[in-house]
Amino acid sequence: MQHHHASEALTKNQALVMGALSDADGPLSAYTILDRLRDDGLRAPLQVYRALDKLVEFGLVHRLESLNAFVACRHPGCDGHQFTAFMICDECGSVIEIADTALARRLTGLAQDASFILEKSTVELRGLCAACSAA
Amino acid sequence: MQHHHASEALTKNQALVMGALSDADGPLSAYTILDRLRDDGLRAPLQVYRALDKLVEFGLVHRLESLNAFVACRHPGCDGHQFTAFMICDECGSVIEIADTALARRLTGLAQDASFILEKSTVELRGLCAACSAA
DNA sequence: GAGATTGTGTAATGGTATAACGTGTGCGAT
DNA sequence: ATCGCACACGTTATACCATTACACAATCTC
Repeated sequence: MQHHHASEALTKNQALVMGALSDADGPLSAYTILDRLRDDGLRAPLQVYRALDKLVEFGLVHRLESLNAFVACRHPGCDGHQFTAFMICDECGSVIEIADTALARRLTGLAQDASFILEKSTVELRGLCAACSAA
Repeated sequence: MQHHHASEALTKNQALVMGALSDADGPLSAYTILDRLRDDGLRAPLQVYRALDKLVEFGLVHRLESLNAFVACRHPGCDGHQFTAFMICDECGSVIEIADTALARRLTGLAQDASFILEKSTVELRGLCAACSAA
């Protein structure tokens, strides 16, 4: 790493993993990412997981808990990154990323009511996307 | 099974798993449940997973996606079971189960706006519970 | 330039979940 | 009554997800 605050400057492995996720049009598991990057020199799961940890920390990637998979953030740099919600189509696997202020307020409100210090929220809606439910 | 519609009548394995979860005061992983039920005759993960699938289907148990673990529902029989939210303390592991109408409305509203057919929602808030944040 | 920090590479392991068999039992329809 | 179906059960093997532990290199700090 050359810089202190230039978190945009990714290391080699981070850039590779970010590239794989950006190229994909849906979520990828860590092992799928690994498979796609074997030709680029990645050999072990840990190399992928370490890169993913950092990318999530940077706000460039989201982890989808209900899929054990990862997606590139659709609007990186956005605030409210920690309150992002997802709609995941069980039919086609597409993922829609949502940043909703009212939802975020309700979640923080619920936490406050319970004197709960909220660090991170996971909101994942499963069902059928518009395209698949029309078909 | 003796009855058709008596979904309250659990099979042997289902009752064992339900008992283990009820006895615990927090979430348990499937493998932890298995360990606790070895003396009762359970030998393989699949026996536990099959029982868990049914218990979740019956609305007696919730799966916590961000923990890969399961908890007994605190208010079984409640409606809105599919919109339950959870606050999970990263310090002590305690889980608070929340049924909030406003939250449920917001989630269904978001889904409708996107023409998304909502089947199930996962809402898990991570942070520090009141007791742990006070300490 | 010694020490702290961070990224990297590799091997081994641990934890989570399902596939693919086959068996047994209760129950309704013929 | 018995055949067929649906469903729970049992076992083995395997697939999939994630981390621990150790060693090395580059960089930043003082």
